[in-house]
Formats: sequence, C-alpha cells, structure tokens
Amino acid sequence: MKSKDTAISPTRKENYQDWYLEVIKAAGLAENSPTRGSMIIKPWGYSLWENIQSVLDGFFKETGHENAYFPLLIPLRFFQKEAEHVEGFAKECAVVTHHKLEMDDAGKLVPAGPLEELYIIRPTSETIIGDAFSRWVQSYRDLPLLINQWANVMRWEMRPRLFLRTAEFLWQEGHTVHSTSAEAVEETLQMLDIYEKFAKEYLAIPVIKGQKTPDEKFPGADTTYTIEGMMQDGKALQCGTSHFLGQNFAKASEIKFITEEGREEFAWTTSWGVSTRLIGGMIMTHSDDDGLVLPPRIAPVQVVILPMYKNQDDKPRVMEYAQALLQEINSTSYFGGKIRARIDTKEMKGGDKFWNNVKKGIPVRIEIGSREMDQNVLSVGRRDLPARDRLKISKEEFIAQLPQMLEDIHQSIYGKALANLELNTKVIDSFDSFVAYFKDSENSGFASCYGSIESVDQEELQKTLKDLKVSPRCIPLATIEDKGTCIFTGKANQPRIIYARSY
RNA sequence: CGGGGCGUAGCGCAGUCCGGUUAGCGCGCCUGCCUUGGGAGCAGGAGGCCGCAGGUUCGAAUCCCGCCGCCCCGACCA
Repeated sequence: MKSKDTAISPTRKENYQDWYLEVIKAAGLAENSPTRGSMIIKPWGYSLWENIQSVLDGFFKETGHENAYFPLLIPLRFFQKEAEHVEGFAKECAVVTHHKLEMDDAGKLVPAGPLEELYIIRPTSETIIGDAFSRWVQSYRDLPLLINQWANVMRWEMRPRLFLRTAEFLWQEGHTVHSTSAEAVEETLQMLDIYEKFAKEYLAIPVIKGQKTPDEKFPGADTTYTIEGMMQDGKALQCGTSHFLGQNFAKASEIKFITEEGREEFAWTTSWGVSTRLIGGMIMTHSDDDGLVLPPRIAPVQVVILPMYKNQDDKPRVMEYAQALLQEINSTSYFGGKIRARIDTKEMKGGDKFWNNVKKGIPVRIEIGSREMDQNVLSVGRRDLPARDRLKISKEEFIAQLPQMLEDIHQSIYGKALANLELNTKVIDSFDSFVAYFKDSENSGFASCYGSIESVDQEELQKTLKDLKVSPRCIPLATIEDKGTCIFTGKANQPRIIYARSY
C-alpha cells in the first residue's frame, strides 16, 4: 500500500462524523452489532471502561458509597409513579410483555405467555431502587444511605452513535437518601466534583461544571448539575450528570423516615451517573488524523515495545532485549500505579506494526531493533507528537524519564483540549451577535451570554434555537454570581448561560 | 417516526437503469519465493444463499412488494 499522509481517512476537517467512526474502527474499540442501536465493545474499548470503572469505584468508596445491584426489569407500575419522570422516559422504553416463545404453524418462533405484570427494561433505576429504599429507610439512623450500581440500561434511541448514544449502554448510577435537603444538595455537588476531577485528571478532558436549565434537566429532578466538555468540532458533550431529586421520588416511592424528634418525614434523594459515553468524549477530545490518542492515566497500555527484526535469526536477540526492557519498565511507577507496558509480539511488518499501535492510541511507543541495540539507545515516539518523530535516548535515561514523559503527555493533551475550549468560547452581548455567532460557522463552539430561565419558554426564541440547532448547555457554577441583562428577554439580573450545539 | 442515500468475500467497491455464460476488482487473509526500520515485490490459493422473506419470469444481484439494518437530515436523548 502507498503511504498515506494520515492514518485515518477522512480527516477531522474533511468529515468529522466519519472520522470519529473510523478512529473507533481503526483502534478496534467497538463495532455495530446485529442488535439495532447496540454496540459490541471490543477488548480494547472494554479495557478503557474497566479502567474508568476501577478509578471511579475507588472514588465512590472513598466517599462512603457501597455497590449493590437491582433488577434489569422494572415493573411498569413502579415506573408510573413519578409523572415528570414518565414524561421524560416513556418514549424510549423497551417493554417486556411475554415470558416464552412458541413455534407457530409455519415453524417460526413467536412470543407466547403474555405477562399479567408488564415490565420495562430500565432506562434508569430511580423507581425500582426507590421502592427498595422505602423499605430500607425507617429512621434517621438509616441515613444517609449511599448506594451505587454498575449496570447496563436501555433507552430506545432514534439515532444511535457508537459510544455517544447507543440503545443499550453501560454506566454507573448512584442513588442516595438524606434526611435534609442541604445534605442532599451537598452530596449532589460532591459527586459533580468527583466527575469533574475524574474528567480532568484521568481523561484529560476539561469540563465546565454547571447547572442545567429547567428544560434540560433530568425528568423528575429539582436540579440537574452537569459537566460539559467541548469536542474538537466545537460541539458540547454532556459528560456526566448529578441530580438533586428533592422529595419527588421520595414521595413517589414513599421513602419516609422518623426524625430524632419523632416526626415522620419524606427523605431527600439524589442520583448521579456517567456512562460509556465518556469513552466517546475521550475519543472526540484527543484523537487526531492518525487515530486514537489515549490519556496516559486511563490507557490500558501506557508503553508499547515494538520489536523490529530483520529476520528470524535476529529475532531472539531483539526479543530478549525487549523482555528485559519490559521488566525494567514494569518496575517503574506513574500516578500511583505500576506503569502498564507490553510487547507487541504479533508477527507483522515493521511499518504495519508501527501504525497499528499509533492508531490504538498508546501514549508511548518504543522501537527496538539491532540499530538501537548496537547504539545502546531506544527510539521513542509520543502519541501527542507527530507519529514520525522519534527521540533517540539511552535506555537508562528513558527509564528515568518515563513517568515524567507520561505526565507531559497528559498535560499536553489536556492543554490542547483546554485551549480548544477557551478559544472557542465567546462572550456574547446581544441577540443579533448570538445569531450571527452560530450562523457563521457549523463549528462555532460555546456562546456565553446572560440569559433568563424564562427565556426558554419563549416560543420565538425556541424556534431560533431550534433553527440554529443550539441549546442551553448549562449555567456555569464558576460564573453564577455574574449577573446581567438577558439578551433574549431584557430581564435584568440574570446569570450567564452557555449555549452550544451538542451531541 | 418522516425525508434522502446505501446493503454484493473480513474491509472498500464495480455490476443493478436495459434480467441471460462460471458474479468481478482493490485491500486484507493463507502458501511459497524474495525482502525486511517505516504501511514492499512476484507467483499461487482460499473465501459469496448478491441484507432477509415473498412475488413476476424459462431464467433474478438486476424487475415488483414487504421487512431488517447502516449512514445523512429532521423530531428525541446520557
């Protein structure tokens, strides 16, 4: 094959959507399955999820949460209890109506045994967990109740996209119960902080912490908080949400407790979640026209050794050297863990092997062959730098510098993402410039402007936003005290709202 | 769920309008030779219910009907 300018085609500039799908394919992260809207997560993609799980699970446990598991199927009557919740999710619920299959006359399997009690496949678990909580919570002594579940959920999406929006997806959902409103709000914000920390420190994704406007909040929540990231095409991606549910679900599920004073009161609940969408966000934030770029702290393999040998006679010597190098790397640490390294032993031509590992996004590549061995150096490539650049460095120096190199890569890709976010966030002062900002470009980015909650109910504004495909993403917590005149309604003393196109 | 495009080998496609030998091509895969540090070359080989199911016909990848899936644009969303 002729050598190409970029390993991925089309490039981001040529067609961002197709580029995204190609990156996933080339890295072997996931593929479509025979089941509509549901993806097959391949080992390389799943190992990313495993790392996400293990880090977050640690954070959850450090903050006193325990894992539990609730059923996949939720009795329809439970789901019915919270009106707003129903309105939000009813349209995308898969329903289980039968409990067996029978062969018809034509020899085809058909559903039989209709269920008396219908079930939905959980789109989220507030209702069935709430039912359990109503029994678990009796007294103020049972509170707070801090539960998390790792699970799959299903939302029958009209337009699925790998990782970003699939009918079935993997996530964690935290569900907590508190005796006071203030404590529940505190929990909601604590978990939002954990998500922000995780996004920044592990996925190297800069995010804006904010509050959702009423039209964008979780159905049934009093307040929804979000972390919003900006992809390389300027679109927003909601990377995680944390909800203060008030007493809505407590009332729907009868979660009541006896206070110290002996009064019976409804409890206050929260829920919060992140999903496999994070993987999509990570891909879109960092990857380039040569494929996936993995943040070092979450990469399943942080360093890959590529043995290059001219012939089978040369192989033992190179492999032996590679093994020894692997041992040395494995005995070094980065960010609180042993450095994860492996040798790519696949029998492949040098060039193929090289580009495969580029496309997999492995942060550091080491090529060793007789050339390096004779000179007693390593050829080292960093995934955040052009693929063809190599650093010649002695083994000793490399081992000594490796932790810092991984750290540099993390900082470098985070820095690039942050620059993208900052460069493409514009302060907008008027309705006209708001419209112009989004009309001028498909890849506008974020508009930060004073907006009122009421403005979302204005029909004319609704239409304008719809035409521009723009929606309010959040009211950033960082600027929540910064008040001004709403550019849509003229109402004074309103907070800044981030508007953007989104995934 | 509406509008548009598309389903042919693992991947990317031609052939479909206008039905007619044995369904092709490139990449990949296997074998051998030759190569070997930047996605090599030559030779040989394997691999297809032409998305699924009906229909029209002597004959269907090709025409008609239905269904399923994928991509794009709307409506909806983590």
